[in-house]
Amino acid sequence: MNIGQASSQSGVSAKMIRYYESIGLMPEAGRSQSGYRVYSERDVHLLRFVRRARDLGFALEDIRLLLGLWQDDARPSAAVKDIALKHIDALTRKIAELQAMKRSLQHLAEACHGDARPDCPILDDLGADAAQDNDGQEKGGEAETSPPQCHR
Amino acid sequence: MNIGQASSQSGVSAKMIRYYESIGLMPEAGRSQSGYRVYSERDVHLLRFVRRARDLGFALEDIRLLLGLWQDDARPSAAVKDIALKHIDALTRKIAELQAMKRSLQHLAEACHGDARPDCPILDDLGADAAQDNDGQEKGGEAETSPPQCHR
DNA sequence: CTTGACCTTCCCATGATGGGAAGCCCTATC
DNA sequence: GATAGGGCTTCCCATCATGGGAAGGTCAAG
Repeated sequence: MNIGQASSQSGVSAKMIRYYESIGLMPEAGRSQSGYRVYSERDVHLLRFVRRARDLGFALEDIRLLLGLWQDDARPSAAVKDIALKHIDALTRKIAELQAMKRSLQHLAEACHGDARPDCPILDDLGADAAQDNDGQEKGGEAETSPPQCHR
Repeated sequence: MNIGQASSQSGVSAKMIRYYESIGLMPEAGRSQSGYRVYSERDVHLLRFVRRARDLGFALEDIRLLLGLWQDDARPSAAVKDIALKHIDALTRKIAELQAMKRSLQHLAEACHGDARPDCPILDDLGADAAQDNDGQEKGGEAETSPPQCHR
């Protein structure tokens, strides 16, 4: 089958299929006489594997490893689990980071009346002097914008 | 002061300060006779504003708007709040997406014994045929990898 | 034989950031 | 005054995964 078929059957865009081939994530596809890439069911299976791993947020380099393990009948499942746990860890950290942003922003947004008047706690916070006196303002609480990091 | 001072006082790298200038987010800095960029306290204040907004996850284009509003004494606070709420929404969606990944992955990882044996539910799931019979496997439950999206 | 859908390669863009090279400038020390 | 080292300048490249689009070849149906 051609790349278009492989794409619609795997859910991976043709553009990405070519890209995966170019970086060696996928084996080089066979070619028809006219130069068209030719794919087998097996290739589609591979592409679906990649697609799902991407859906789980794995980086392509991780997927490269996972593909290797997948095709290695003697792999220790510990190797796979290790990659998965590391990724879970990264996801956990990222989620916490975004939640911290969201929390801070929600506090600010709640304090902003959001009407035609110009005074706005959101801008006040962003523009606060934040000089040396990180003490006189235990009003809002929580994590204003960047509390513990003094100057990275 | 020079860019190095402005950088350490604002927490924005010199590289980024130049970049912000190049995309018009920051006004063009004045220059010394020798061509060095020269910054005032006011510039540092601006940079800190940008830094904080970045810490809250705002995109530079949002920050451009926020800066405009910040410097407009007649802004309606609703305009600011609108930007903030939209961003909170985006954060919410992103968090949900990552949490879904994490949940799926955790199910799989829990089922994987992670030892020297080769059988691994994680790889099994990634490599599952997922053909037409999305029905015979109500074992894991939840959202395996990509349940509702058939083929985007 | 033409048309339209499909394929090819190649280049460019995204968003925010860092790395590094080549070269100029400034200051402190010898 | 010369030299060293640290700071500054611009310019180019890389990241990560993806999409857009141009220019041109191919194939199948009419």
